[in-house]
Amino acid sequence: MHNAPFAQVAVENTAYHFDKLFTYRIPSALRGKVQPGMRVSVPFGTGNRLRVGLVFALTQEGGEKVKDLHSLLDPEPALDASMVELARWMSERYYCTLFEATKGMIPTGYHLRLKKQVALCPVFTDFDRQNYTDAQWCVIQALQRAKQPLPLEKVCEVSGLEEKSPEFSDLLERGVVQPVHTAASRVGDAAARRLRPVAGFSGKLTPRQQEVFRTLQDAGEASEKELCYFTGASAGVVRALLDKGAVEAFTYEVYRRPAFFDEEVSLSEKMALSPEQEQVFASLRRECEDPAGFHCALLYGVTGSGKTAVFLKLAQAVRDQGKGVIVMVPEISLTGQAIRQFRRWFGDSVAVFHSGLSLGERLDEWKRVKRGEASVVVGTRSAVFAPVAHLGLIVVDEEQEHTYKSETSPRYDAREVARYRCGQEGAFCLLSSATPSVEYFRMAQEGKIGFHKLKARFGDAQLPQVQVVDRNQEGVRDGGNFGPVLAGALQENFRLGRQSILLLNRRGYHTFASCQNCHEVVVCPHCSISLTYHSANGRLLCHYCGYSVPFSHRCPSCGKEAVTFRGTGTQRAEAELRELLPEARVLRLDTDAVGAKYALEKMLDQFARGEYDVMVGTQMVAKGLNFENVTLVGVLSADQALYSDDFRSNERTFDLLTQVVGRAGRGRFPGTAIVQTYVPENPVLHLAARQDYEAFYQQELLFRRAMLYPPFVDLLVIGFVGEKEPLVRESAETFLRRLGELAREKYSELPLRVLRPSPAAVAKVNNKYRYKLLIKCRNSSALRTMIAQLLREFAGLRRYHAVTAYADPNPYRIL
DNA sequence: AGCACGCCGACT
DNA sequence: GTCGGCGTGCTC
Repeated sequence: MHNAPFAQVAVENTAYHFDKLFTYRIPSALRGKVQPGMRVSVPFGTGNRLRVGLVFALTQEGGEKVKDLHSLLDPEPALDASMVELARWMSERYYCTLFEATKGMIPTGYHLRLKKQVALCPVFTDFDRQNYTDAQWCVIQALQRAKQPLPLEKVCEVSGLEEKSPEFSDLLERGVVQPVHTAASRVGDAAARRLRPVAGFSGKLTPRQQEVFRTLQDAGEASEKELCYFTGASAGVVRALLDKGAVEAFTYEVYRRPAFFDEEVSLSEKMALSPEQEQVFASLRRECEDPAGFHCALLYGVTGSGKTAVFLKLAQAVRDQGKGVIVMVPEISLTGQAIRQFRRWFGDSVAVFHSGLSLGERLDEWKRVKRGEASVVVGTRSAVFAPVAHLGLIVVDEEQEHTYKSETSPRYDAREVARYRCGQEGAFCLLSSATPSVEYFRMAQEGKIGFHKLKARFGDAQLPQVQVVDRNQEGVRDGGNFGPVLAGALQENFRLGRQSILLLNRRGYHTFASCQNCHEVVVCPHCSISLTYHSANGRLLCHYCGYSVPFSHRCPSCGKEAVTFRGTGTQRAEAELRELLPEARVLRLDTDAVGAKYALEKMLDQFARGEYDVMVGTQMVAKGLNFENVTLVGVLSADQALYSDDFRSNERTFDLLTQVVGRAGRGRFPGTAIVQTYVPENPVLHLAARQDYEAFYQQELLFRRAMLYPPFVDLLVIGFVGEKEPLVRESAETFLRRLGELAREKYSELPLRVLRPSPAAVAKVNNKYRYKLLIKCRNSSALRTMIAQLLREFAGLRRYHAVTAYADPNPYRIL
């Protein structure tokens, strides 16, 4: 098969409605070289413009109209066979093109872009100035000087010619210059220069030079810097050695490593597990090694029960068998902790995958994994595509987090991808959570996946005492953030020298600007959303499209100088807190305060070292942090999360409260949590206060069944986006009608319930209107076939050319 | 989406 | 007569 004459290629920039594998003939020069997983350039479309493609398969049979593959762009496959197969699965499952599905599997910095370049024809020798115009001569000279092809734009720039201009076309026709297509990625390999002695050198050297030369002979090789450092010689001596030919320079590839890899960590030797952890570990290990068992399990344990230690040890067992491990955490801010823990056990074979790294670092971490130099990957959602060979285990920590669902194409769910990969590659998938999603907990309850439970908090730590405070009863003091109960507890905790964490739920605490005269809120000119004030730069910002303006008191709607922004939010809470506890050192954590790359890490470290007494922040203080000296947690208002009418709002509230409450009392001292609310009768608050997940689950399941939501159905949102609102709405109506017809004619056996089209919660983003259609269904392959057909059909409708439709299976939220 | 082909109006 | 408008159909 490796000499097969045809390649089936996924082509870049195809539209979903005509996407498929395209067959190309492999020219004889490339036969045997082209392999699945490699990228190629291929002529495409009526104009035969070159595009990047990825070879999915080789075949013996080609159709009638087949074009020749243009060139091979990779020396070895960028993706292995299982990844190519995964991309196929994803394109069917998530309604994306095959090429799109492969994108996340290759680091961004390594994506290839085809560039049009211009080169001098090697056979052409008429360099007689008189035969050319000034501009043409300019082109020829530039190319002669460069001695290599130049980008088309560059050539146009120096000569002032256009690509289509007659003078330029003339050069092409006369065969003076030719177009060349080259593929380039945004980042390349990083190389370092090192020196080594030239064997058998017998020239004359000064004493100083000889000394340096000997040192280098002893060392074998060194960088120039090292050599100077060890010998005390100046760079001049080294240069002389190079000039005399005693020493030669060579380059070798180096890896760009993320900054925290410089951090020293001592390797651990023994991991102390509690008897309960030990037991869960043993049963997980058994399940993991049983080829006939589940290939997926849920590890459920209350906050602070030591789930991390269990999967760390499982990872170790898996690696001891020579297999690789992927550990996913929900967000970048949590990777730091996880990396530190894993490096303690696995040293340098840990690689990091997340978008906080530079493109070069990401590329190099990917290479280390691909070459088998790193076999334990820690990262966020995209880490699920890490090219780990002999994959043995994927851990999804805090499985319920929405960050595992991609909100742009491909709209994949990393938990599903993890399970599929594990199934394909004979690995084990472990989902871990203190507050599992209702969907996965039910699967575990029904015995569809394995189930393991940690009941006790690790060590002597007790679950915190939680008090739900009814702020209606407290006598509201001008809308302040702190009621007397919380205020008293904070003061007491500070007096005892312990730390406190305060959570402000983000919604409602964002500072929007409004006019005191006409009461209009300042909104984004491109989106139907209010702008929020950012103190860091004194500007009003749109979170959806990135639009920003300097803050001004002048009202855009009535013109009066009466716009103010309310000082609520974390900044206001911080101010109130300073009044309440003047001596306390307060750390504010929110997106505004945490701007710089590693600022959050730094702040958390400072807090851990006791440099602050109180931490006030948004969601980011709620999750995954582990501070032993924190004994009080305050939730300023539990209500915002409950207001949202999304079907997951209960789950989100329960999760958030449980998590933040779980931050207290993780060390020697028992913890307390105080939850302020104006709706104390809401049962979710009390279930979270008791940390009673299972009771919450039972109640939530009743709600989901009654309202027909997951896990009793799958959801599918069809989204419509376009600039003309009436047209967008109409297109959604048309789609719905056609869906009804097709369902009746061809898919009458499919259980379907479709809700009428409605505007999205944020109806306008970037001047585009958005409508959505909600389908409750079973995500079966028949359904996917039908939806794919509808999407393809829709794209062909002339009338809705200006509207794009997409399908989002099981979105996290449906607002 | 992006391009070529083809069939009608305005103009040298 | 021809240049160029954009409607239509295809993408190995």
